Amino acid sequence: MPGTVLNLPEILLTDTFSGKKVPLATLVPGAVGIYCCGPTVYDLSHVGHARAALVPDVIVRFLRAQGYRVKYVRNITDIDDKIIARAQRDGIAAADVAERFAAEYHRDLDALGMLRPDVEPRVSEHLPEIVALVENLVAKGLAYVVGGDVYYRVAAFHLYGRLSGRNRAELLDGAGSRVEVDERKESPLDFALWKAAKPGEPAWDSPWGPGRPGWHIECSVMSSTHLGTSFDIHCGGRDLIFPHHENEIAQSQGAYGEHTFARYWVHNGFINFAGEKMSKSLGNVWTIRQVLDLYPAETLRYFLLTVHYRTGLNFEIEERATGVRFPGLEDADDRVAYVYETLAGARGELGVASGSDAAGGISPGEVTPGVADLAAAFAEAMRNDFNTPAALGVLSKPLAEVNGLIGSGKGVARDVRRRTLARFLADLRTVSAVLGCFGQAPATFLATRRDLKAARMGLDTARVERLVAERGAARAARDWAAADRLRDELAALGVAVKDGPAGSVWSL
RNA sequence: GGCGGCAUAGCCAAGAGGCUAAGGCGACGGUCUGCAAAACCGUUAUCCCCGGUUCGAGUCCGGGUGCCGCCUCCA
Repeated sequence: MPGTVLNLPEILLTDTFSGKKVPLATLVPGAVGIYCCGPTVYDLSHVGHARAALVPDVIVRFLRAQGYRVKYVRNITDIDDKIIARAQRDGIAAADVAERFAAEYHRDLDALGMLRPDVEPRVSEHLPEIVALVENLVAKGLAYVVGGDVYYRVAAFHLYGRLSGRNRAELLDGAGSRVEVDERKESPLDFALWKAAKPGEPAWDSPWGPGRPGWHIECSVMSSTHLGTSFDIHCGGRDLIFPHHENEIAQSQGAYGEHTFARYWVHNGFINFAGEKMSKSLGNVWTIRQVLDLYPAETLRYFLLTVHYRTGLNFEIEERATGVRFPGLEDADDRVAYVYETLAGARGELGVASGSDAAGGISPGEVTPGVADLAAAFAEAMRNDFNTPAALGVLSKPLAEVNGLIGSGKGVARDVRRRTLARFLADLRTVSAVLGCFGQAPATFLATRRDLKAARMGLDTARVERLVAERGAARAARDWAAADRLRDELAALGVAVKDGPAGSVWSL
């Protein structure tokens, strides 16, 4: 809107390129373009992929909540050596492999409550643009043709290495020591823009003969096609800094000029198992699906948000005779349940129907201090480099206050109490819009959680119900000894019983 | 070998030089309870080591030590 004064609060983010935490100044005030390196679809996605998708997801959600107009682009790499290898192994077409695992990817991310990107381009839909960019680079002397292959001439791009903090001499030093060097390349640092097809491989026509794009060129093309040759934020895993993102910069800036391409680089840290990076070669990969068979999706989501996105996240595992256990997820699960219990309590107190929150009629006036600060403190934490662990910390005080009000509310005026609960419910909706947590009907989450937990524990729910009923009878007869014995029996099964005025309920 | 990152309480984890170092888990004490559980209240750290810059450093600089990542496909 021309002429409109935009008064958006300052947002800080850590930019890998400058290595600093800097204020976000977008190309177009009030608007943000984000590109995220998506998956190569040749297998089920693992927890690391979930994190890589979650980081931009939360950034996009938050920026929108702050009033930005966001265009979110995340690609799907559907042409790749690994896809071809899988297709050959399974004896099906590469395109079918890609199609299948792209669908699986969506299924997993949808389960985790991730927003679909506004545009989800695929390499296979951008061949003409890719060929054009490669031709452009060849014309500029930044690429050369060898047989049916085209390579980027790294020596011709003087800015090479800026993102990853390397220079060409250092790189040359290391190069070749670990990998065989293709003799036909002018330099070991040169990378493929276009690869000639071998017999039986999928191929597209090009001026250099049938072949397919190299890995890096696709992101240069898809980002500029959908966001322009300059855009705001580029996301991806830390491991992509070199060479993938370095090469993207070489391609894009080589073609469009030094001050083009991504203005901010946001890289997420890894997920580790027992202190080591999760990777297929180490055989310690957990797919999203494996985890979601054991824990609610929201629990995994919450767990991933308990650590700042740039930091490594330890995913501890305890292997037991009865099965695997993830202590970190266990804690997250309890915490999410605590939030939902509180939400349920606040709703019950206000007589809010389970379908609607109906907290619409919050009158202005006093609320308890923690709840009063909730929304502002949450936004402030998020503005500081999308600090989700700090933002989650902000919830503790209000949660405790609200539970206090639900418990007795002694000493708090009735109108303050109702207003506080209503405000809390309203603010939690804002929180859930940003984090993608705490947005379900409490009963739904709690039931899902209990079922999964019972399954994990191999619990016989019918037996539990029977014991609880027996104990209820004992309590009614004031036979405390029998009641306590039954409670111990339940406790041994991992079941906790709570006695309330309305009777006993059990939980895990 | 080169480059990058990290080191905060028993454990997990925030903290872009300055009020009493967030928060969670656990532990301990208390309120509530038939006793419990849940919930609530309270207690629980001087930031790996050495040196420097500064009126002032967990936060900046230099040097150690120890982890991790990247340099090959990789979120």
